[in-house]
Amino acid sequence: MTNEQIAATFERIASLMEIQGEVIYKTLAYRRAAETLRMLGEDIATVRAEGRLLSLPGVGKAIAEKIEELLDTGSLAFLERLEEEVPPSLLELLEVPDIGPKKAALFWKQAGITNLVELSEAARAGRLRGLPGMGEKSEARILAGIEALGRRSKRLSIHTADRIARRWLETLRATPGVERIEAAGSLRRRKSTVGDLDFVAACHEPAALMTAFTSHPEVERVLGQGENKSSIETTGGVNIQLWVQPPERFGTLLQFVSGSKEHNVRLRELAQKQGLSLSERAIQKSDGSEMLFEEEAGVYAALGLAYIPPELREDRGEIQAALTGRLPQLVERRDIRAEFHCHSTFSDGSASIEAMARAAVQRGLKVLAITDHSAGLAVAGGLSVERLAEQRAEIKRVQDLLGDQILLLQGSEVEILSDGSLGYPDEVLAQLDLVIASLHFSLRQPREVITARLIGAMRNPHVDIIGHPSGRLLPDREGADLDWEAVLAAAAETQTALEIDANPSRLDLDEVYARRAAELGVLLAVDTDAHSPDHLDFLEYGLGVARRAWLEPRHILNCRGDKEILGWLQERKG
DNA sequence: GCCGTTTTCGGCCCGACTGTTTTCAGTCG
Repeated sequence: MTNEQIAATFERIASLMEIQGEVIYKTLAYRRAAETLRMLGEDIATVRAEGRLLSLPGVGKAIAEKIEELLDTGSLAFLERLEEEVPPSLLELLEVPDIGPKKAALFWKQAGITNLVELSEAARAGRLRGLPGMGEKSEARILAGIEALGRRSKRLSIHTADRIARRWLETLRATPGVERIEAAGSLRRRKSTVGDLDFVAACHEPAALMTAFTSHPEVERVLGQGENKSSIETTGGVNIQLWVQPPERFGTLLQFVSGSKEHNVRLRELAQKQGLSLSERAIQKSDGSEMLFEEEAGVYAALGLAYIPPELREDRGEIQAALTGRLPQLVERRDIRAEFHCHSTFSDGSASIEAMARAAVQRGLKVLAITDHSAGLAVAGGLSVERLAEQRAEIKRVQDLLGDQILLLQGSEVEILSDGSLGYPDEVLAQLDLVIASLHFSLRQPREVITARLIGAMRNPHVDIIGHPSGRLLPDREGADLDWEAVLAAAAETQTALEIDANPSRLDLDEVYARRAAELGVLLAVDTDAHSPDHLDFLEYGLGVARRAWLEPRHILNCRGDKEILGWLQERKG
């Protein structure tokens, strides 16, 4: 079983136990372990084989034994018993807003409802309103919630979420009394995909802002409206929540709504140990007096912590690091001096080499590699060897035009063909300044085959970077089923850089493997894979992944100067 | 079920909002 499968099993156990009415802390323990598995970056089977299970956060004796049983047998007697006691189809009910474990248990035990269809029928027939704690409004709310499931958008790409947020914030910012308003939540933490949007505002007249929010023309329905917090569903099926506090409490509010939930729980535990109580309104001392924070940084400082950038707030060790002064010096936009992956009209890009180069200069880049597709990818206009020569001439022309404003490299995004060979023969690759090797098709090959295909490319001495290593497409298409440990080990051994493709529909490597790669001494390249000048601005999303992976400039090839980069490439050519 | 610069046992974040309640439970983030 994979890490993800075991994590999903633990989530399932947690939810079933909750419905069963088990103490909440047991279920939390299973969820914590699931999160640990998802963020691991190495194969859980390896961790087990090396006897390190108990060293994982949130894994104790009971959960370690269950991991072992799952690895050994592929099943779990404990879960099978649980599923005999609690019908697993009840988990469907938890998808409905306003239905949690208590309601699910109520519907099951007192109305015999075990799945979503039965729930829907019961609500329509008015059979829910008689149950304890239920009334007509609750029944209607649940019916509306079931209908909303069909409308609900999938997780949004960060780019889409950004655009929606910007549009809304612009409107809301114009409301009288609004001093500050911005996006928080997972969008601010720069997660690769975003579920709901969360906005926070500093405002003296919250009522006016709340009205502006809930009466916005794009509102499909209002899910809740209070003094400090409202939430709506948009016509596009996206849920947005708006939180409001007066300006003097904006710091704690922004901190709280930025999350993650797990980070906040740790932070509040830390506050408690110091005799303080942290909430979205203030830090309260034991004598009842409040400390207010207009700025978020003050909250961390008051708890004795260095400022933790939002991208790190996932309860992955950042609070301990902040306590001991060991937070990473995260890579920033201004550290990036090179772009190694872009396309021009020579293949499937929409702009000329000159236009791309000028756009790169505008953005302050000092090195740009033009990496059009190679032969072997006909759909993307892959270049023949003859066209490659024409392209070299054009790159030289533009280089002469731009002089020392930028260093242009002739590269290629070379296809790794299904049999593992590359789109150009070695003598052609040898003439290029830089070679990215990428997978675009036959991604569903069995693990051993596709892993060998990728590692084979790394072993070619001309290949410098592996482009978008997994081939995933967000939000839906999963990447290749790679043996990541073998891939990362090969990258470390051959000193091949792995790309973090910044295109918001890729973001590949993901943050988990990017962090693991850096730990193993693998060099990362943050590239936009731009097919037009404005795509160069996707860089911010790639940096989001890099920062969430705790990367510093020293981990990233693009942070080096032109001479260093040329030196690195030269060295590789031997 | 996990965990320990107050603990190997006794803790485990905090508040807003809703709907059902006459003071609170459930859900959510």
